[in-house]
Amino acid sequence: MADPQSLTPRQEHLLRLIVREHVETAGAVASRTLVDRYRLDVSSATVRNDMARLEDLGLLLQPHTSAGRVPTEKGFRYFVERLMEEATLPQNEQRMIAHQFYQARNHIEEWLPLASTVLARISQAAAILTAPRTTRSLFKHLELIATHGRAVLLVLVLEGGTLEQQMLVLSEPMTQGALREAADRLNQVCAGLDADQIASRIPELPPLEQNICQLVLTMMHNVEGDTSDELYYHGLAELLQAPEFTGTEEASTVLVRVLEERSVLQAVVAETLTPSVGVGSVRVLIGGEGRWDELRTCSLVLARYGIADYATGALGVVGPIRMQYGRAISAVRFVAGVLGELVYDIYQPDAHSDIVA
Amino acid sequence: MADPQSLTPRQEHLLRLIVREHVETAGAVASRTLVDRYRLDVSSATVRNDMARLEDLGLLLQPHTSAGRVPTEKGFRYFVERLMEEATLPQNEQRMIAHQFYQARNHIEEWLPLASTVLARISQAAAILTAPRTTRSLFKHLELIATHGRAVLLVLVLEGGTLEQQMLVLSEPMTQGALREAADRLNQVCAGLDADQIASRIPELPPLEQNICQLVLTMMHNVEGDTSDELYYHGLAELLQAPEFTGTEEASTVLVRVLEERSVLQAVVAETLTPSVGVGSVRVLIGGEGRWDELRTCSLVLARYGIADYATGALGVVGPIRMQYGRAISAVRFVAGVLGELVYDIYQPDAHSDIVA
DNA sequence: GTTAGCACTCTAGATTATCGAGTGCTAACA
DNA sequence: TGTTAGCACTCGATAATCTAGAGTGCTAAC
Repeated sequence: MADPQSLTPRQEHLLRLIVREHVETAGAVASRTLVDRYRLDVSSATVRNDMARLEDLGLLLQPHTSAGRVPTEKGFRYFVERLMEEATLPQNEQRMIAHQFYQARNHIEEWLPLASTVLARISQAAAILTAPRTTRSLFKHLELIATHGRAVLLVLVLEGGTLEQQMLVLSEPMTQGALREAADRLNQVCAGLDADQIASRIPELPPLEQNICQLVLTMMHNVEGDTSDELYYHGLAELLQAPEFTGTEEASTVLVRVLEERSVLQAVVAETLTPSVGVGSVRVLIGGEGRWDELRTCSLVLARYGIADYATGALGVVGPIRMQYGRAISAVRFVAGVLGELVYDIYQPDAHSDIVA
Repeated sequence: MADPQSLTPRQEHLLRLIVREHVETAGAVASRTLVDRYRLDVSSATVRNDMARLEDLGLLLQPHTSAGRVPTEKGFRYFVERLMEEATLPQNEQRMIAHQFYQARNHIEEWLPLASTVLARISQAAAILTAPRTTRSLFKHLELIATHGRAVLLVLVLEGGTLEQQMLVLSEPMTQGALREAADRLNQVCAGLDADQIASRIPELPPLEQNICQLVLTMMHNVEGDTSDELYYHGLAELLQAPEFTGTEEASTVLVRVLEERSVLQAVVAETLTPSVGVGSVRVLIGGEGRWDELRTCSLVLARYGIADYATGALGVVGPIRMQYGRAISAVRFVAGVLGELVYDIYQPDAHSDIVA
């Protein structure tokens, strides 16, 4: 990063304006344009001198001789870290969003779609989210529900409310009553234990319960291992409208691939989900930062949400490098906050919520 | 549709070849090319005469004077209905797919992703699927599971194994035991009933159960109403590689929008889900057929799967009009069959399946 | 340190020229 | 009547050329 001392206040201001202008127009910014548009009281020649300086520092670049300047990734980084005014969403927008989430508070399955819609709309980019996950899974409760014939639905509730379900097929039919007895035995033995502890108790159990327990163990391990399969995104169509993705076909293909195949995003998100990233802080990844080549053409704004050590997920937006970072960051922060509260309410329902229906 | 009598065998054969060639090359097909490539024992002039005839009938068209011919939608339709050799998948491919599904047979949540991967790969297009849905929902069983504090998970099992779940928050905490008693009462009252019947029994119930019942009713109605929110797709990235979507930016944008917004697909799929479309039959929709403008640039191959009147879903592929219909149809038919068997097994598990784990 | 003036560079877009693929037509032929 | 060789003609794609203007860097003056 460029030594901040080396930038005069005017240079910083120019960088700010160039970023703003570039974000708006998607094109290179000319010295003349800046002077005219922002009524600067210096001449374009002066601006050009400063621009040359900013280019020396690697904050700007010229696409070609005799074109205006475009911020580099380093320039964007500088902007995000030092120059950006931290916008918060307008009050009425906040209220509206909060209200939408309030209405969906008892419909867990709608949280992610709603959050994605909101994020995509506000940030004008694509939204990505993962469902909240517990970091360590403790057995809480298990239900066995006869669905049809020998098919039985196993519902596993983990401490913290994570829910897993799986179908199993018995070798011969059992009544719901018999299933309940088996479930009760398992619940008694396993309540509050983690996977390892349950494994050590398996020998004590009758054969049927042993089999089921084995299944439960794999489910618990899956929960701990996976942040992967739950990646959810929305807003690709809007994102592809951006000029940087309409020009070369390649850019858009890369983007679609990234969003569809998910592996790269999963890796980035997994990083965001490590405890070292505090819940509440927002992470900005600009142009892949040299580490994610596929993300070269885009930027991510990511945050964790939920309750640290209990249930956290990641959420964020994917946009062109030329993203409205201010909006994106405030959107991500706000939605992370709202979602976090919802998750919190499930853990610690407090007095103001009331019965559904 | 053109009167089949009006086509000579050679003209039909030429149409077949033109479709085949066009599907392969994505370009206009020249008379000369056909003669050379397929060693026809007529001259290119003769072929041109026939082509002119096929064009008169609306089966071919020239993108511009002095270009080769391209099949029209009508041409593709003719091809699909009369000329296409009904390919079945190679044995070993069938076995491989069946094996994959066999391994996933007890992991319901993997059925759709697996099916979509398989479909996309074989047909080299994007896959779309809906989860199996019951057409009429009968209450089977309900469980209330305390997850944390006053939060309770309601799991509703419908006749046929459809599963719905929802979180509800009580006004004050209840023990798992008390919840079970409430659930038992409801199970006794509601077992086997449909939504209307349950509604008529509500007055008999204590207040808490009334509230829960109300919730159950909306869930049942949702199940009946919705084929919508479960639309699942995969393979967009591959599809966008096709030359017809790389040329103009507009085509690809339309496609992405169709796949992302889903409303159009939902409408088409809903049509496929009406009982008039038999389970097992495959429907081919070419270029929107004039009714779906957004689908102008693509074709769909769709089928229902599952058990008629019990639980059926739709599945299919979306590709360019220039699609390998043979592959696509056989892939859709085969996967629909395999998925159907899985659904069937849940309903009527037979002797050969054994216990999981 | 700032600025006016100016020569210079490079791109985007328009214009034109050229090539060749592929057709339709005609006239001859079986 | 159906088939074929021959040929003129059309039209799109590609390349080559030109032009306008946007924007810079430099220099010299303030």
